[in-house]
Formats: sequence, structure tokens, C-alpha cells
Amino acid sequence: MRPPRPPLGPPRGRFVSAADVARLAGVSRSAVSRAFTPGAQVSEQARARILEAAEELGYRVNRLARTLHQDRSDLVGVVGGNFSNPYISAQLDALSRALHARRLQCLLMNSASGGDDLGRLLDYRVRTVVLLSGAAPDTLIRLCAQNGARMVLINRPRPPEGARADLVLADSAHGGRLAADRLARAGCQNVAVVISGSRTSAKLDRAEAFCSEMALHGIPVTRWADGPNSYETGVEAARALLIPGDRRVDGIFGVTDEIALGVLNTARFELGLRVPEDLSVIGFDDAPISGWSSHGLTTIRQPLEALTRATMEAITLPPEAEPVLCAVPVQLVERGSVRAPIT
Amino acid sequence: MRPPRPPLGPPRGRFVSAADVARLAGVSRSAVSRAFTPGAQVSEQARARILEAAEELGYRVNRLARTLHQDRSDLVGVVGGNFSNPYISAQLDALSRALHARRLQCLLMNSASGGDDLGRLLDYRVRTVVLLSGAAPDTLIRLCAQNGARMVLINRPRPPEGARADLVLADSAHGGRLAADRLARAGCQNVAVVISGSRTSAKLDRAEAFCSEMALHGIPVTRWADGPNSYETGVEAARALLIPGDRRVDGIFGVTDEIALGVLNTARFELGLRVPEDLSVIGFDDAPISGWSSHGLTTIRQPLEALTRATMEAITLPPEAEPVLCAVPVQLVERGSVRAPIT
DNA sequence: TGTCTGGCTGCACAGCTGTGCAGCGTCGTG
DNA sequence: CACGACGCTGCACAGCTGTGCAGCCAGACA
Repeated sequence: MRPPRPPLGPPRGRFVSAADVARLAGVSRSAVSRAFTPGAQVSEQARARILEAAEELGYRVNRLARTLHQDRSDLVGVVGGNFSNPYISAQLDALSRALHARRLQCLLMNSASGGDDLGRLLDYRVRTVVLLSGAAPDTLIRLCAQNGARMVLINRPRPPEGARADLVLADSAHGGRLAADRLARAGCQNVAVVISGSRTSAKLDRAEAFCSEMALHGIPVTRWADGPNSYETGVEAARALLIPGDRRVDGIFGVTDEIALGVLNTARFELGLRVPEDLSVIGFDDAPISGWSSHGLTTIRQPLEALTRATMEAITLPPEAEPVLCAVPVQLVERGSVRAPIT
Repeated sequence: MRPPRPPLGPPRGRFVSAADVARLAGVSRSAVSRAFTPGAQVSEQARARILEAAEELGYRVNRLARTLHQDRSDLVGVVGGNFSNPYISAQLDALSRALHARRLQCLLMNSASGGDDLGRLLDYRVRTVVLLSGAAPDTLIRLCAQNGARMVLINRPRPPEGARADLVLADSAHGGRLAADRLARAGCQNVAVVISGSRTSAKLDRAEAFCSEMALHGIPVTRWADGPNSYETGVEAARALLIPGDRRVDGIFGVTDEIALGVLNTARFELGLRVPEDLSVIGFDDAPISGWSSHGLTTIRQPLEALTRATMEAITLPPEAEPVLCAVPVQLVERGSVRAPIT
């Protein structure tokens, strides 16, 4: 039960307003506003009395109303498709911390549930929309432009010409080449690349670069592209690709760690293959669980800190600033799921 | 100051308002408001003209301003400590989808970064605060009560007497007993329980019930309680607990899957123990990755769907409704990290 | 033709905050 | 003592939307 209120308090079940505090402290509502505005002119006694009254009532400044007055809100819309994906969730964790540190709020939207309801983010006057998954729908691009909200795409496909959006991209092409070279040095003769079915994304660039680099080495590549970006997709791919025979696939590149782990585990535990002796597997992302000793996945690392830092820089740019393109370097992380180089 | 407006269309860099739309459509601002309010009285022609103008300008109703007028907002504050934790991220994924389906928005806050800045959620007039991690600070409890915001605690410690909060609890005690019975049936003689260092949580209940049930079986239990709720805590615990000797620990209960997986992997890959022959390991949660063939962790399942459903019910209750207590049953999931029962 | 009804429309205000501006009192100085 | 300066306060308005209420117009009916 709530303790009985003093007569001056606000009614039950409603938020406390500055007027309530003013009444209790015996000042005008303006004074309350000033007491919570740094640098505003209030006497020390009044401020003390106001803060005391606010504390007693549990008052907090209504940032929604404050936003009406200012040109930008503190809200940043963050869109993701699958927060239980190991790399996405690591990204979200880092990003939400960084936003918090800059006193920005994170309005989360799961794009897996609805269609292109992403425009609803604009209903809340978000200053910026950040996309972690999926492609940016044209309607969202237009809405952001018309309303002066920035848009940050992380490892997302380049929007159509003329669309204003900040791009934060890991060097997918270089990563794809690194993966190809590593499998070639391991002596693989017959390799495959596993992509999810979604066509429009940085994953395609990784796969493309992998294939063309492999062509330079003269090694044939089988492409598997089906299903969502998930562990199960890796499982399915492994079952289909790793049929016994004289020219069995001996190296697989999964365009995300989650896919690669599905391949790795299926090969080891369901098909009875030895990794890396019979099969080399390499991933992309370097999700935290890829380093666990149960997996030991060799992968292409996208540094999360650099990605987050670049994202925060784009987020905090003023709305009229020119869009930014930031490329983040990637690197090979050796863990043992790829055979040692033959010399 | 605001830049001078062109006769039609809003200036760059600001959000489009209903007044802008009204000007373009040649109607009053009220008419615009009504065109976007279901059931309000507007003629078909006016509505069509207004919607067309809104489409052209990219107008979206400002839900922040609308909130000023209504008694409750659409915002739900969600607090978590570590979104890269496998079970927390699965919870967040399910919750964000469910909120989206009910047209509620998810204002995310990472409690790992700041102290008790959680009160900042109230600045945004959230209708409800949901806690996924950590204990509810007294100040937050008081703030919510004074402002008529509901509070939902998921597997969190019971708040102090008199605090109004909805509780959604998996049956920790029953789960702890299930884990103990299972290890006892496996013939374990010397078991340990691994808790994280945080004292205040449902994890303690799991451990307590485990210990008392083991006492009934007459089996000694070593307690390890240190570090955060993380994979590394499991690693550390395994290194410390599994020292070779004549009375080595032969069964371990990790109070979360993440901890249990740290134990499991360290035992298998670093210490060279066979699981389950030399050591039985059991976890709690049933995170998605626990079912992966690389782990095969036997665990106590907290059904995510039931948890989410109960949470949504509490979230959508009116502010004046009495607090709710919802207990969700748990069950044992066999996967092979515990030895077969001896009969 | 006059009157009444009903459907739209716009005015004005509420809801909450930030801030320019004028007013008020006090204090210091000539 | 008179006057100016200065610090503080409250008024009033802006910012954006929802809505009660009155007014307007057209159409229907006697």
C-alpha cells in the first residue's frame, strides 16, 4: 500500500508534475523548472526548498515535454532482427552502454516481428535510427530525411543513391579474402561458402570476395545460400555439403560465426568428422562464444569496440552534418578449426 | 532561433508537425489530429486530403506530445545487466517481440554501466519498468509507486515489505531440488554448487534448495560463490574445485547455464575430464546454446514463453490494479552431461 | 419557405515544460 | 536621500497534440 499523502500531493496513479512541486514548495512553476536547469537563475534557498519538495514527492523532469521545446530528443532508435544472435547481442550490449554513458536513451525495436513498422520510431522523435540488422526500407530512409533524423547503418547494404545515411562498415571484402587465403594455405582442395538466404547485406560481400580470391587460387567453390542467419542454417548446410565421396568438401567458410558454429558442430558430432584434420571451418565476426574451448573457431574478427566507437560518433553528429563513411579493419583470429598451413 | 519557413513544407532538420500538414492540406490543425484519431469526426474528403499531405511531407503523429494528454505512455522500460548473456538475450528477444505485437515500445537500459541511474527511466514517463537483472533499488521502487508506474520483477529478489511490484518467478526451489535429485540418482558422492558473487537473487534460492535437498540425501556440498554471472566464473570455479585427489568432486550444479557451460568446457578441454563419466554437470535456464551438440548440457528449463506471457500480462495491467504474483513451473531437460541413473 | 437536424469544422483550452521579459525588492553608491 | 544596479521571481507564451463546445452549412421535412 502507498502511504497516505499530504493534502498538497498529486492524485494517485498519475505522474508528479512541476506544478505539484511548486505548490508544495510555495513557489511558481517556473522556479521549479529553473531549479532543474543548470545555469538558470534561482536563489540558493529556493533551489534547496524545491529540491526537497521534489525529493519528497518523487518528482522527475518530464523529458518528453522538454523535447517539445528543444530541437532534438535524447532518444536513439535501435533496430535489430534477432537479439539472441551471439554477435548482435554483443553489439547491443556495447551500444547500450555507450549510449548510456552519453546520456542518450535506447529505444529498441525488433524488426523480426512486424513488417516495415520501423517508421513508428519516428513517432517518438528519435534523433537517430541505428540499424543492426536487415536492409533499410525506402520509406524509413525518406521519413528520416524529411524529419531531420540521422540514420546509421552498421554493416548494412548501401542505401540507394542520394539517401543520406552514415555507414559503419567492417572491411567485408578484405575479410573474405583473408578467409580464402587461409583455407588455401591449409591445402584445401574443394571448399564451400555458406550464406544465409537474405540477399542484401554485407554477408554477400564477404562471400563474393571469398569466391574471387579462391578463383585466383584455382580452387572450386560451392555456394550454399538458404535460410535465415542462424545456427540451424549451418546445420542444414553441413548435412547437405558434407556427403561422403572421393571429392568431399574439405573447407567451409561460414559468413557469420553462428552459421560456422552450426557447420562445425554438425561435422564433429553428427557426421563424425575430425576438425581440422578432415574439415577446416572458418567464420566471420568473432562472437564471444566462438572463443570458448568447446568451439575454438578460427574466424575473421570485427572489432566490436571500434565499431561501437564509430557508431557513437555518427550518432552524436548534428542533423545537418554531412553523412559519414567509416570503414573498420578486420583481422584473422587463429583458434584451431583450420588445419595448419602447409609450406 | 527558428529559421524562416518556406510557404509550404517544413524546413530541413526539424520534425514535421501537424500544423505543417494542416497548412498544406488547407485545413485546421484540429482536423489533422482527428484524421489520425480512430473514430473521430472528419469528412472522407478532408481525411483523404490530409493523409495525402501527411504522406507527402513525411508526417508522423508525435507520440511524445500525445502522451502529455493521456494518462499513460506507450513506453516500457526494460532493465538488464548484460545483454550478451545467452539467456538474458533470449528473454530480451522474446519480450521485445511481445511488446511490439501489443504496440508498446521498449526503452532499454543497461544497468551495468551506471549506478542507480535507473530513475532516469521515469523521466520518459514509462508506464512500466521491467527488471531482468539486478535487484530493484529502493529509490526506484519508491519513484515508481509515487508516479503510478507499475514494476515487474522477473526472477528478482522479493522487494521489501509494502513495495508494490509484480513478481514473475520461475520455481527456483523446485528446480534446485530437481537438480539435486538428479545428481544423487547419478550416484554422485561429492558435489559442488557454483553461484555468482551477487548475493541477492533467485540464484540463491536455487542453490539453497539444492543444498537442503542434498542434505536429505546425505551428500556433502561444497559452495563456490564468487565473481559475476558469467562463463568465466564457471571456468574459475572448475579450476578451483576439480583438483585431483581421492575425494574429487564428481557432480557440479551451476546456477545458470552460462556458469555451467564454463564448468563443463573447462573440465573437458582444460582438465581432460570425461563428462559425464568422471564428472556430472547440470545447469539452470535452458539457454538456446545449451542444446547445441557441442555442449549437450543437462539443465533445468525455465520456459521462456510462459515467462514472457506472464510478464506481458503484468505489463498491461492498469496502474491501480493490485500487484500480481506469477510462478512459472520448471522442468528437467536431459541431454547427457549427467551420468545415467544407477538403480 | 421556414425550421430543424445532423454532420463537419475551427476555436480555445488542457497537458507539461523551457525561457524572454518585465517587475519587484534590496543594496550600494554618489 | 536619490538613483542606479543587480539578483530573483512570476507572467505569459511557445512547442505539439487531443478534445469539448459552439457555430456553420446543407439537406430534409412540414
